[in-house]
Amino acid sequence: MPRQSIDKDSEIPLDKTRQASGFTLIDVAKVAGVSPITVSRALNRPELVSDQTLEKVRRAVALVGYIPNMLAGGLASKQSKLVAVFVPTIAHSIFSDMVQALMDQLGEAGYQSILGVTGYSLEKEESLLGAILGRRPDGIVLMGTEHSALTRQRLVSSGIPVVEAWDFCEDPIDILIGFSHEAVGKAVADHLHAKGYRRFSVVSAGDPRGIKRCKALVNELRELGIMDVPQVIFPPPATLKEGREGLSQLLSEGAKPEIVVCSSDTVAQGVLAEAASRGLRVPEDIAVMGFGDLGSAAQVYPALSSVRLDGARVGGLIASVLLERFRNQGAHQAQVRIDTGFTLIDRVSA
Amino acid sequence: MPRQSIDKDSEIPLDKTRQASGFTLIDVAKVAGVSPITVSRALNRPELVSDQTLEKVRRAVALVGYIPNMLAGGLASKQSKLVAVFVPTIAHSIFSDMVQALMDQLGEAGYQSILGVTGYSLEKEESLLGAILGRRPDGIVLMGTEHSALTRQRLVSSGIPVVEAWDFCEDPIDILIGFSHEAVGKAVADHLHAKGYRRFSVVSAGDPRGIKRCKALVNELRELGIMDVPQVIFPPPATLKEGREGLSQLLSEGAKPEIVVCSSDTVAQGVLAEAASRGLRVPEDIAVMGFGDLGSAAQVYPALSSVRLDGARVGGLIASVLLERFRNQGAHQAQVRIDTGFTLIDRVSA
DNA sequence: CATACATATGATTGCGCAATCATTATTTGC
DNA sequence: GCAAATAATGATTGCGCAATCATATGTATG
Repeated sequence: MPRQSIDKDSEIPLDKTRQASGFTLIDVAKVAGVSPITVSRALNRPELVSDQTLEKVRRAVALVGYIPNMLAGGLASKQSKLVAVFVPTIAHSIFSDMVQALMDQLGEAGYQSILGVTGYSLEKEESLLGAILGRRPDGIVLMGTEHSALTRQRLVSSGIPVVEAWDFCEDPIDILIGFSHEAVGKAVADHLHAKGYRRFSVVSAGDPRGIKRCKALVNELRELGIMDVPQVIFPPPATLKEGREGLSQLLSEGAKPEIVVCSSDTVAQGVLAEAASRGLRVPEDIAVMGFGDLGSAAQVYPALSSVRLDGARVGGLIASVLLERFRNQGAHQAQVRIDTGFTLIDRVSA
Repeated sequence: MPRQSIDKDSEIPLDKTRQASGFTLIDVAKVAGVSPITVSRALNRPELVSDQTLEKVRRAVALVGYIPNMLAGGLASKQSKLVAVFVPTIAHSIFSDMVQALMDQLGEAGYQSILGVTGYSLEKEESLLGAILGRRPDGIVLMGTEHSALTRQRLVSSGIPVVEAWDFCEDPIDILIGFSHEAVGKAVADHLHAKGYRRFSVVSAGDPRGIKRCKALVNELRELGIMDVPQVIFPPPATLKEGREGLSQLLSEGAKPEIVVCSSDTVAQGVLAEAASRGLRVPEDIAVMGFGDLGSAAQVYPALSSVRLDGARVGGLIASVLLERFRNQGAHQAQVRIDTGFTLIDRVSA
């Protein structure tokens, strides 16, 4: 049995008891005196609508305070305008610049980001992915190239554009935008060796990428004839505390490093703090090398030598590539692998 | 009973060419040999379904790799399971602990968060809100109590539960969970005065809450007979650089502070760095007071005195209150205003 | 043993929008 | 001046799911 026609009452109740979510395309259409689909077009593809109609619709939208329901729109169009971004952590993070730039650029194009914090755990990443796939994101951005088998399988079979960022490898799932951590380790070893350092130590987080850099550093030093490199590896996340304790542990174990290479600027700042507390001069008594070139690296005392990664640029690249994909949906998709590189930054600390 | 139904219906192509998003409730229902609505119930309200049926459905879901479409579910149920969270910044942020805890707890309850970064701009907040309201979030969390007129109006008329966090005021939009920045300013003044400090200076970000604390501090000092408090106020966001430059500026303008009160631990660390670079001893030559008690405060050298806010607790509270609201949708909603307080932390620097 | 009552499942409908195709004005070409 | 092309708008349908109501079993109660 058909219900009483709502349309009979062609008056749209414009009272304030109606909530923002209460108005639909149909309400706007009635106010504007056009069909619902014309309103839809006026909002989504204005170039197909005459200026006159556009103006009528605009006024009606403003009048009722219409806010399109993206759940309905997404269901109908199969485009959620949502990008899922997974990061290991958001606190004091080397990723913040990248995420910021990524979100900004996606936002300008009408896409919103949904953030998943994995805590450096592949299991967490997997469960977050399960939860987020239900939103049918148009794109997915992950940090690193290590994922659980199920994560990889789901990502591949989802058919959604996937970006693996902040690392480099030979068999990416889809799009790859990052840099080689092995190359960083090697370059740091060569650079510091060339500056004359011979007694190295390492304080590093035990995340996959930190370990890659550490191993590459140690390997390269071995090539250069340096066999003994004391290391402190701790479970992520990295904070100042790990840096302080790392240096303490190194010294208490009898290491006499000329230089401590750290897995991040944050760790390096901890090492600086511990050195200061022991009255050690930097770099005279002990030199320190960071990684990431956070904004703070140049501002701490003494200024921290580091490796610059330009997260903002990487984030912008990711956004560009994704948006490009979204634009040419059906078209043949070229393989994208971008090495974003890195730059050694010489300051005072090493 | 044998599970004949799975074999008898061969209309479902179970090949791997189907994408994860390709299967629907109906497909699962056919495989399980039940009606679609029973599958829906088995997934959303399992207590209403017999164990036997539950098992059939569970197996069918696993078999086809079904992932519910939350766009469709949200449209039908008018529940997006989405919470919008607006923060001024995500970099090196005093808010990270809170956001982390908030997202974690919401996530456990099946809610996801969509993050908006406002850059301390009310206009950005307003435009982000416009974009995000289209997703029909079930809840909205904002930092602070200052918003544009349009933002307030939209929030109120949306009928969505709104949390204003990290501040306190008399006329919140809806839920209020935070602490009084005036009280912090006053408490810091009293505390440091009691410790014997008399020549104060301030280095503060010019965000609304920083200014509140600064004004309250200066007012209280005046009560205590201290009339001259040199201040450096800079536009947010705060980084180490602002701290270093702040101290430089103070000193170059002829201020001779015994103590520098900072609007955040980050600023304070900048002041510490600048002091170190000038050979000033802390706290003997100059004392430093932070705010926020970031994890790093206790780890820098010298250890930083600060004001602890327990962001993780605040985030957890926000999540609890929101989830409670979501549970009793229709019911009468009591007014919620929680003062989360703060704790002065005495360390070495002041 | 009949009434009430709980438990388990199903049929129908509509959420708000965009895709698709159809239709009507308006212009262009020669 | 008339067919063909273009521009502008509309009608219908279905996206995938949950709310609502209806129905079919069983189980207690006096």
